[in-house]
Amino acid sequence: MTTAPEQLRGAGLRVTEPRLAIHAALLAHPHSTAAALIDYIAANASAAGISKQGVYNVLDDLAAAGMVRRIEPAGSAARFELRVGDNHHHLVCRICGRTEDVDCAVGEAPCLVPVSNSGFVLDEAEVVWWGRCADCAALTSTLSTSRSATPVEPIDSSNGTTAPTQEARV
Amino acid sequence: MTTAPEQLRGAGLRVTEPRLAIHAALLAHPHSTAAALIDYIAANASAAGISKQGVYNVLDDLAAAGMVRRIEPAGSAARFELRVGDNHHHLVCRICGRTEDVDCAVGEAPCLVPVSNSGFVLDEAEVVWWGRCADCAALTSTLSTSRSATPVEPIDSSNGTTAPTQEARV
DNA sequence: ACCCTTCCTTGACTGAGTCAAATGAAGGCG
DNA sequence: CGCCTTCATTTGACTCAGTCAAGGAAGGGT
Repeated sequence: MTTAPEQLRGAGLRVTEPRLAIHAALLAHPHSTAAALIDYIAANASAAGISKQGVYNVLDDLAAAGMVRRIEPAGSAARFELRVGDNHHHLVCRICGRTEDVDCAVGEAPCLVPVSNSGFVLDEAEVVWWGRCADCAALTSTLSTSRSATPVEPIDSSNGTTAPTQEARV
Repeated sequence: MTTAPEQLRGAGLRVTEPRLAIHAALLAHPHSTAAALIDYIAANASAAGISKQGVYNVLDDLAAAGMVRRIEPAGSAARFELRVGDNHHHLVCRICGRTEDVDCAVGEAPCLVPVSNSGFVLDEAEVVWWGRCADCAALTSTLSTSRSATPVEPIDSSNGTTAPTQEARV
């Protein structure tokens, strides 16, 4: 695993404090939104004072350099993560927005191939599973599945999943 | 196939001109954004004068009644379609936003099951294939795959796909 | 035909993200 | 070591999609 400064230089980008701070913040809090990153960095002195625009610029740069992956679940602001290039997928909680990784058994993109592609030249297959996380399911077990229960902004860090081999029909 | 007024009444909703107009607009232009629907309806006299808020309300109501499905591809405003309950998926063009349906061979949701679900209670598997539509691929065949080429707002009506049986690895 | 409930309109507002111009720092070159 | 060019960042205004809240209009059961 190469270090963040090495990765930056390798991509022809300068090594700056905002970039390192955002990289570190994403390491600590995968699946954070841009707003959550701004808050987190403001609270952790090192590079406090970085501007909103700065965060967006850095995220764009890191994404363009392939160091960061941007995911945009419906109904949520964009989220960012450092796991890149392994074509994994996500579980998203409809209620609190918690996002967790699910490994891709094959590891090549696109790992799902539609039979009819209508002339599209495909470059990625994105899979999102929607549901309720364990906590929200426990809280709402007897209530409706309504998409609009008081949502929380979780800077969550839970992450681990297994790497199963699996076969599924689409 | 039941008619729109029947479906509305069946869902306990009143049959109003805005609802019928939006239903008709979606029939003519699947995968339209709310903004596109507003423009289209304003141009087609029947229910011209419907307000922006009215369109959002109607779309929410129809979605709650299960008459309309809302899809929210990353980087685009929400889109709406009348195909509902068949758990089909989508191809989306990164360049112009064109969206097309891909049938689901199994027809039950969720049709993809992650082996590790981290305690999530799942209710939907969403699959989106990203790429370039035939037109955009032709225009940009020698250029970069940049996500930000002058985007067009297509009120497109292309729709047809086949219904294959398919097996894919996730 | 009446009246109650549901629906629609108006207009202000929020939140996420973008644009553009000016300032500031990184790091290659002499 | 220090300059200078180029790349980064800040600032602040702005856009776009969508929401909120309150008042007025219309559907449809009686």
